[in-house]
Amino acid sequence: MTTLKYSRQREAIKDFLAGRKDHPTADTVYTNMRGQFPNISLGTVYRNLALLSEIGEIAKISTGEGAERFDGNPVDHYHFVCTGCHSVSDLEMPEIAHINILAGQNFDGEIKGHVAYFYGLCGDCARKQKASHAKKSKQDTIFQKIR
Amino acid sequence: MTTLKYSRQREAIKDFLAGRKDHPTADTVYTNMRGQFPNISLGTVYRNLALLSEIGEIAKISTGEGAERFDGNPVDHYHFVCTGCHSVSDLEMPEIAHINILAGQNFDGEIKGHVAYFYGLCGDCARKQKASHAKKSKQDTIFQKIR
DNA sequence: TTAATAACAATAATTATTACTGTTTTATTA
DNA sequence: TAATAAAACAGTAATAATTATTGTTATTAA
Repeated sequence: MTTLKYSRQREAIKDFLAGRKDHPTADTVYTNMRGQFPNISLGTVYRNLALLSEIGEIAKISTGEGAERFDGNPVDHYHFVCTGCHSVSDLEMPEIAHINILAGQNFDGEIKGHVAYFYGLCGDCARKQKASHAKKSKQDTIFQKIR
Repeated sequence: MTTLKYSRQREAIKDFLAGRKDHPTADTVYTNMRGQFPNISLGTVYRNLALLSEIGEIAKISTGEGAERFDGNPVDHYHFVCTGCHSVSDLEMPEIAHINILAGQNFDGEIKGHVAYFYGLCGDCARKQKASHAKKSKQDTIFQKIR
């Protein structure tokens, strides 16, 4: 059993995340922290991100591609991952907690919750793809991918 | 544009995964493959796992804890991750594709799909916890966690 | 059967993350 | 307010997972 002591670095990391809408990686947090704390260590960033998410003051986001990301908003909500630019954004959508019940229907253990990531193209990437579609459609039929 | 050539190693990896109900990591696949191919390289395993999941013959599972896992069954379905023993198992549950619609309601881009991981305690871990609950409940009240 | 190249084994390199060590900060108490 | 204990730190080393490189072998098409 251990006690938590205040640290300026930890507070700064929490504040930094609270002020961001994207969902930065540990490395991005580190780079930005160096403005306020030129000597901050990457290990300090990792340690505090782990600690803050353990105590539920931030949330860890594992998209399955690239490094872990962190969200200053610890309240449960869903995320969208763009397969084009790899950005991660929040989704405003109704709770779908009922899917835990569905999941538990034919299951032996105890379902306590779920995480879900929606994927597709973000607004910007969707528009870019449409714009370039006309040009490329001919090429696509000639050089079709085999795999 | 590149063409796919047959390889015994790739077939063996695919067959191995098809015969498993758990969802092995690259390293587990590697260890098992060495029975058939004593000189197989870990790089070969990684390359073929990536290739097979790109062409949709297997599925990659990113639980967010530990290494990537692979599923010989590429048909969309949901997974359960036990927070006790970290095992990953399949869930038999109805499709919940409608949540893509919900997710797209207030969203600018195009939602193409989702992945979801349910978590909690598997049957074995749930029973173990119940069994040890009586003994530990007193201790828990004395040594309560602060963080 | 040869020629082109995908796939291989072996290994080096990279990326993301965690652990260690000696020093500094914070919080408690004399 | 000064002394003490321990959490947190910076700096750095180490680890785990994965990807890239290189020279060789296997597969496929001509």
